[in-house]
Amino acid sequence: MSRLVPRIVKGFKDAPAASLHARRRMIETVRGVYESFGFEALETPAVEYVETLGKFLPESDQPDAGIFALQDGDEQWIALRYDLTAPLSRYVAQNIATLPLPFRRYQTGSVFRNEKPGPGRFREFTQFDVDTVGSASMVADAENCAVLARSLEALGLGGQVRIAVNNRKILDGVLERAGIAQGTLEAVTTLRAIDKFDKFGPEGVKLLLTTGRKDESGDFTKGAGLDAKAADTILAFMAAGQASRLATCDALGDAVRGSARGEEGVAELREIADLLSAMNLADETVAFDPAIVRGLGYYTGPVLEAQVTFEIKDEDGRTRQFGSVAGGGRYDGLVGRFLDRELPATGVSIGVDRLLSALDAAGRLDTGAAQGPVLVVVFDRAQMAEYVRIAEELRAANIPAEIFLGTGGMKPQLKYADRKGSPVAIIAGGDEFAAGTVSIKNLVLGAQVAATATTNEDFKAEAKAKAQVTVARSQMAATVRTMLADIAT
RNA sequence: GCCACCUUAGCUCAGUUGGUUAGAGCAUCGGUUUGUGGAACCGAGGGUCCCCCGUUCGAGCCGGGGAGGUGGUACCA
Repeated sequence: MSRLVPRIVKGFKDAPAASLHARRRMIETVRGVYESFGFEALETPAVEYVETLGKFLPESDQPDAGIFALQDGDEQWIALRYDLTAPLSRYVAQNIATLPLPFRRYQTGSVFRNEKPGPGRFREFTQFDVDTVGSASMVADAENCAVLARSLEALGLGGQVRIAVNNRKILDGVLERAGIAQGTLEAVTTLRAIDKFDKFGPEGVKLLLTTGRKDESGDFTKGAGLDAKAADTILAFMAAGQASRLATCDALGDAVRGSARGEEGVAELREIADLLSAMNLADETVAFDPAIVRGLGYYTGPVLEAQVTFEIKDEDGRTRQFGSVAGGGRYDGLVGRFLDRELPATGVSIGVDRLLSALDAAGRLDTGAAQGPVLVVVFDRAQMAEYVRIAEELRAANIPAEIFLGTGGMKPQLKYADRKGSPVAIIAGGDEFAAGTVSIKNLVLGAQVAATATTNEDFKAEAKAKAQVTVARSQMAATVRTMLADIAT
C-alpha cells in the first residue's frame, strides 16, 4: 500500500505557536483602538449563500471562479466568504429593525479566495474590519483614516505609515474631463492603469493608457487606447498631489472643473480635510493622493489605503516598497441590494497577515516567545501520582506546568523541555522521594553552562552545581517562582 | 488565464558525453554516557531520482505528454 503524502492545500498555511502569539497581541492592540471609537463586536459565519456575496455569473449555473463554493443538501450554492463586508451588509439588512443605526461594528476573521497564491499572498487570510453602516456623514470617512492611523501608531509604526485618500467621484470627474464615458471598457481600463502607478511608474501607466504594455515575462497587457492628449490629462492629474491636503484639494479642483460629480468629490475631500485637522492628523500621516483607485466593484465615494513608507529588501537583495497593509472606502450601494432603499456605508479593512509582516520588517514585532511550561520529569512511572501532585501544586501557584507524557529516560525528557522552551525542570526520583525533596533545574542557566564547558563531564558537573538546587518539597513552588523571576530578568 | 524557470533522502543540494551498487552536509535514531540538555567521536536507518509514454544494449541525464512548485503578469469583490 502506498503511503499517504502529508501536504497542505496550496495557498494555505499552518500557524505555529510563535506566530500566533504575535498575532494575538496585535489584534488586541487594534481592537482596543476600534472600541475607543465606539465600534462594537460582531461575528458572522464563514459561509454565506453565494448571492449574498454578490458573485454569480449570469451565463452560468456555477458560481464565479475566485470563490470556494459548494452545493448543500438543498442544492443551494453556499460559499466561503471572501471578505467581511458582504456578510456585514447581509447582517444589517436582516436585523435592521432592531439595530442601532448608524451601526458601527468591528470584526476579524479568515476570508477565502480561490485564486493563484503569490509571494505573501494566500488563499486564506485574516482581515480586521471596522465599518459604519447607515451614515452618509464624511465624519465616518474621516474616522476611517483616524482609526487606521491610531491603530498603526499603537503598534509602533508611528511616522512610518502614510494613509492615502482619494475619492471615486474625483476619478469619475477626471475621466469625464478626458472625454471618457463612464462605465465603458475604456474607463475601466483607465482606472486600472491609474492603480498601477506605484508598480510601473509614469512610463508604464502611459503605455497602459495608450497602446498597452509588455512585461518582462513577455506577457502583453492591452492598453486603454486613449489618444496622447487624453493620456496626458490623466498623467497630469495623477501628479496633482501636493504637500498639504488643502493644496491638493485646490489642484484637484482645477483638474475636475466643470464636472459636477468631480467637484462634489473635491468638496467631500475638503470636508474630510477639516475633520482630519480637528483630529490632529498631520498632512504627512493622512495625505490626499489622486492615484489611489482600489477595487472597481463597489466603492462610490472616498477611498483610502494605508501604506508602509519604509522599503524592505527582498530575498534577491533588491529594495522594494512594502506596499499597503489596509484599505477601504465608502460603498453606498452594497446594503441596499437587500432593502428597498439605499443605506450608505463606509469602512476599512486591515490585512492582518500583511501588517504582521510589515511589523516584522520594521522590527516592531512582539516576538516575546511565550515562555514554555515548567516540565515535570517522569523518572519512576510507579510514582506517577506524585508527579501529578507536583504539577498540580505548581498550577495552584499559578505556574504553568506539564508532566512528560512520552517515553524514554532523562535525556529525551530534557531535550523535550529544550524544544518546548521550558525554563525550569522538576526532577524527582528515588533519592528525592526518600528525602522528601525535589531537584529544580534552571534550564536557561544550564544552557549557558553548556556553551562554555569543554568536556561532557565538566558540563554535567558544572550544570548540576550551578543550575540546580534540591529543596524540601514544601519549598518547591516558592523556589520555582524565584527561579522564574531570575530568568525573566 | 498567459509567460518563464524548477522538481534527486525529512531539509538544502551535488551527480561528468547516456554506463555497474545514486552521493554530501544538516536533521533523525543508537552508542561512548543505566539519574541530567550542549560539544566531540563512532555507528545506523532513510530513495518510485515527481508521474506516464518513447528513444536506446543501457535513462537521474535525451524526446513527448501530464502533475506539482516558484517567480512574473492578468484578475482581485
